Amino acid sequence: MEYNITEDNNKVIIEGIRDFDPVHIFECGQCFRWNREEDGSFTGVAFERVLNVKVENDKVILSNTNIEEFNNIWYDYFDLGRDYGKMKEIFSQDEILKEAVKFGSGIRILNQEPFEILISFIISANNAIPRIKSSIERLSKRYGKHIGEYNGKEYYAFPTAEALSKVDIEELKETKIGFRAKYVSNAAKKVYNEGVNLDYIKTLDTTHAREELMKFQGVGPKVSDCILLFSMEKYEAFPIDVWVKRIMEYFYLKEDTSMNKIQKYGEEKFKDLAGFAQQYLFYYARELGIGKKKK
DNA sequence: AGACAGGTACAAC
DNA sequence: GTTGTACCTGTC
Repeated sequence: MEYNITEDNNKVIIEGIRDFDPVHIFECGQCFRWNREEDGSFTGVAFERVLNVKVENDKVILSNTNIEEFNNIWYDYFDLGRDYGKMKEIFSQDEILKEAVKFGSGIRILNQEPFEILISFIISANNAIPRIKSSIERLSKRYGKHIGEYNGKEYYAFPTAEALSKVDIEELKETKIGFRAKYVSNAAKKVYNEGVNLDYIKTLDTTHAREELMKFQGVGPKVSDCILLFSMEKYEAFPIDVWVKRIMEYFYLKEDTSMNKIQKYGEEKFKDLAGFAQQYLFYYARELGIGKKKK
């Protein structure tokens, strides 16, 4: 995609960008380390850097960075090479997706770091977003590298596999991850001590990569598909959480459809774009509470 | 008080 | 293969 990129005083300004809304991007459930500031911008940590993202009119302003970092990191991180408009046209042939796309029009799927996503989504199992976020912040503060101060706050990188592999399980539980502590510890040890290589798994096709990821304890069908989609560029992955299950049953299938059937249905219907469809549907369902049983 | 929240492991059929 | 249940923790 062609954008007009300019650098100015520790900022990178992107003009002419479409399909980019920080609220949609950072609150659609794919990431846990971005927080909204008082001015409506978002500040977050990725690749051992602190970044602030703000939209003004048709400009996206990335603060605390420069052109070199933009080219090396943020362009891919924000998936700026992809034409979301074209994809949204395809999705709009489906009446349900058309509404979901309208609702989450500025969603983009981030290209995040595999180890961070592996651990983060292990922690996400049967958990709630605010608690997942606070646990990950505690983990980063205790075991991650201090990467500096921005706007009066201190920031820490997500811990490495090496760092986490050396923490014992009881101590890990102080980050309030509960029964998932043993899975986190085990995953870190596999990556650091046992030579399990996430970058290699990323090179496999979706089916084989999923098989390898499911060998981690605490990684089942849903978590593995999140890792594939959010950190391994496997856009045919179709993670089914409670919200996706609800909206698929509500609009496309009938109640009490098994996970396997929903998975098959989604993959066959949306094919190589299943991951994007899932993300629009998830955000739409969760924000509107679609399919949630009323009390 | 008790259910519930971005599922998974494990056992039982 | 498919189904049922326990599970850390904090908030409603």
